[in-house]
Amino acid sequence: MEIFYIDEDKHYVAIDCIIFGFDAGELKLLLLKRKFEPAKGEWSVMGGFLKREESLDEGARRILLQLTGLTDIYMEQLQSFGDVNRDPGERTISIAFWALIKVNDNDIKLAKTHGAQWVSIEKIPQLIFDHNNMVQKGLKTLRNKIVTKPIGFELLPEKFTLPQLQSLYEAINQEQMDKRNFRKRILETGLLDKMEEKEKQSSKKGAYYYMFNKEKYRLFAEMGFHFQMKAKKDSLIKGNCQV
Amino acid sequence: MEIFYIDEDKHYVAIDCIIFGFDAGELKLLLLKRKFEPAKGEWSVMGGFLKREESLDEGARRILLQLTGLTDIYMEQLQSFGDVNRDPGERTISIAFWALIKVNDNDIKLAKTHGAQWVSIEKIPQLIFDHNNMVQKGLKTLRNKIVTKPIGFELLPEKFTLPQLQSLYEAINQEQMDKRNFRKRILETGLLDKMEEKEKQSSKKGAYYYMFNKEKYRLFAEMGFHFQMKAKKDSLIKGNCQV
DNA sequence: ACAAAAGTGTTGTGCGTACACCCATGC
DNA sequence: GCATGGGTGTACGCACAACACTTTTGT
Repeated sequence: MEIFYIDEDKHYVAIDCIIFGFDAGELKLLLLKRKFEPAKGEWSVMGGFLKREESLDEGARRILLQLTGLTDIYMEQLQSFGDVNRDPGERTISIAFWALIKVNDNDIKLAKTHGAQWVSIEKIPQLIFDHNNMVQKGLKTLRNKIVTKPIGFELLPEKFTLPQLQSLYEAINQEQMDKRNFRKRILETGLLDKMEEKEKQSSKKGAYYYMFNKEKYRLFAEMGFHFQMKAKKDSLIKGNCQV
Repeated sequence: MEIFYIDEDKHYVAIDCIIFGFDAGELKLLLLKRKFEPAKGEWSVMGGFLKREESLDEGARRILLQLTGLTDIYMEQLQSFGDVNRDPGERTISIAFWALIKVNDNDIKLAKTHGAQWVSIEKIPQLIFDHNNMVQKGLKTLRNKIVTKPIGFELLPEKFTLPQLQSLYEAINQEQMDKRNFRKRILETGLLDKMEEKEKQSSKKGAYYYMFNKEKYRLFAEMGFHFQMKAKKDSLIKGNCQV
């Protein structure tokens, strides 16, 4: 090989992952302190360089695995970022991905060894390079996506309650919804199977657990879906998310 | 420079442009025959290699300029394609863009010198590499985008008639719409200014020209917009687009 | 005079939002 | 027994789809 394009420039290609999680009623981002120069010690999203023998998706999965130890992560390509001076070290093109993980899945043991932390999206610090842009874009994409694909479940444990699910939607959209309307509409999709068991930590009465129905889920993921609700009258959540 | 990442792999990065146009009631794609190896002589979208000193957007604009001679083109990043063997010549990552052109703008003189041709999206040939995938994805993105941003105008000449505009929407979505509903809804956006002049080629009666209102356009482009209509009862356009 | 395309209003209904009270339990 | 969060049904309004006839003018 190596015969066709010898006169063309070659570039470093990085992969950066915007990793979302949901915990304690808040949408969070997995951030870490960069461990090499340039910008060592500053906050960033997880990233790495693309290797010669891996595809973009494979690269992203490798990086997610390194950080979380998880192999089965919902992940999509976000966008490429390629301003000439975006990385002060050297000209590097970054292909950003976004991913959704279940925070409690394994407590992200590896994340700790990497010095990673979950940070509420309402308190994102200054990040290196153009990572704040990436996060912004990722958030926007997540908000759009959740309307047409029932991906909320990727952020929740296998069993969850309706109040939890609603608070997830509220956290993502930064607005409150009407309880009755939310329950009615989400249930009539047929996407949820009610369990007999109740969750009793967060209330005396207890809320029924639900699981999502995998066949319906797959169906909607392919065929399309539409779940969008207006915010409750005059109630945007205070302190709008500032990335 | 050149001090930080010396152990990492470098890659060829290509930029490929899915260029849409609208003419004679059909949505078209600007395709050309590849002029160098590998795959010389086969159909492809317009592309080129990213240079060291240009950003992704700059690269895409350079390539669009080369092919069309136009500098002011509506353009967005689509997605990156990076399978290891997608280019049989050498491992190359492609960052795809999509663009909208007014076909009659200057008759795309340069396009001809490049051996480019407008091809109806219903008759896309076999393209090299993963270019058919790119086109597929571009089409999907265009269809989604036109719901939330009034970009249809980027495909039409400065002055256009309502029947033309409707046929554009129909060509993009491959479905027919109700004339009365279409006119009513598009007019009540305030996006269109009626001219006094009529277009008289395509009918005896003649249809009034309209221009789009640039302020409203900018407003919608930022603030958001929503224009979607169900297809006319039982009338998908025959011969669904096969990419 | 007729063919061919442009232009024009009204009605019904389904979806989505607003809204308030009872229930179960732990303390 | 009371405080806390979970669970439930209805009514109204609006946005959207359905639908058919008249107008203009070139030939």
